[in-house]
Amino acid sequence: MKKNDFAPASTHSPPLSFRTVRADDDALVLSGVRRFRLRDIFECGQCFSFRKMPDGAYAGVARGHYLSLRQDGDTVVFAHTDEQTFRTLWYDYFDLGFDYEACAERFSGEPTLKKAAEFSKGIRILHQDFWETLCTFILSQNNNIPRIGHLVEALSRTFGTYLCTDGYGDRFTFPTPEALLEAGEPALRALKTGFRAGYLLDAAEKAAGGALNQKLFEDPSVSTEDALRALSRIRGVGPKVASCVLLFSCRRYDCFPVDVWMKRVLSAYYPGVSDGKAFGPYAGIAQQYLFYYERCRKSKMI
DNA sequence: CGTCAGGTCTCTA
DNA sequence: TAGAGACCTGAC
Repeated sequence: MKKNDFAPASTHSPPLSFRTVRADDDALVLSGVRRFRLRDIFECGQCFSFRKMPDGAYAGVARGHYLSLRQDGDTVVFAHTDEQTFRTLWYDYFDLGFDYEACAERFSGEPTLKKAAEFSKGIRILHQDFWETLCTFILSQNNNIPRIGHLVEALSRTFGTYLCTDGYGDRFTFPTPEALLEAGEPALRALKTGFRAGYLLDAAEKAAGGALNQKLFEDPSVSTEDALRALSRIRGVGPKVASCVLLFSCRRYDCFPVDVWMKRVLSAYYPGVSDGKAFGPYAGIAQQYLFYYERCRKSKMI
């Protein structure tokens, strides 16, 4: 039996909210996991590269690696991966070093947020690939959620690299900027990306030119304001898309994407509030709690 | 069948 | 500086 031998990758606060009870070459089992629920993580709208399988597991590709996960209560099985990859990739990807318990505590003083945080308590803000997240949220504009997933998958299947095959089908990595540039606009439109094709190509040009380095956008010495401004120079990237990219791929918890759902929440519960400043340095997490709560409520999942 | 979707761009006053 | 349309496409 192993116990808590993973050093936190960042400055986030220990103690870890899980312990490993078994690790072998193919799977790794975490038990005692707190504030971690696969459904909340993957259905809250931050990620489109993992899907629920017929058997209830979630499977997908992130940063070039395949993973399938299954959860039963506070036990989570990371399958088709190994301990080394868990340490270097998944621990960071799932933000396992961040204390969501303490974060939610900060929100407990306000009734609406407290209720939303309780409902959404399994959410973790993923540390996703910058380029893929950028493309995903460019595709999200004036579009519906099922279709965004289909477009991401079509792009991967057509211009990405084959990785493996599972019960769902063949799995591919998300295409590189160069691959999209080589494909060209007609080919992107053929996949039904519509008017967003030109936006993807503008982003691809800037990325291939080296202007969209993820590390730079994550650099704490770069202000969030500057990072947002830099992203907004990409055609088709406005405040909402830029905020999503920085929150979901750059660990900028202060970013507060305001979409139609959040506008509804703000006008109903926080009249006069139009941005995340009132919610503090973890406004982005508050946003996800409120967003997910509101969307589930509307679709009668609650 | 229309309507509209986790927005952004463009054009107008 | 603000407000209206347009925009690809297909879920619903």
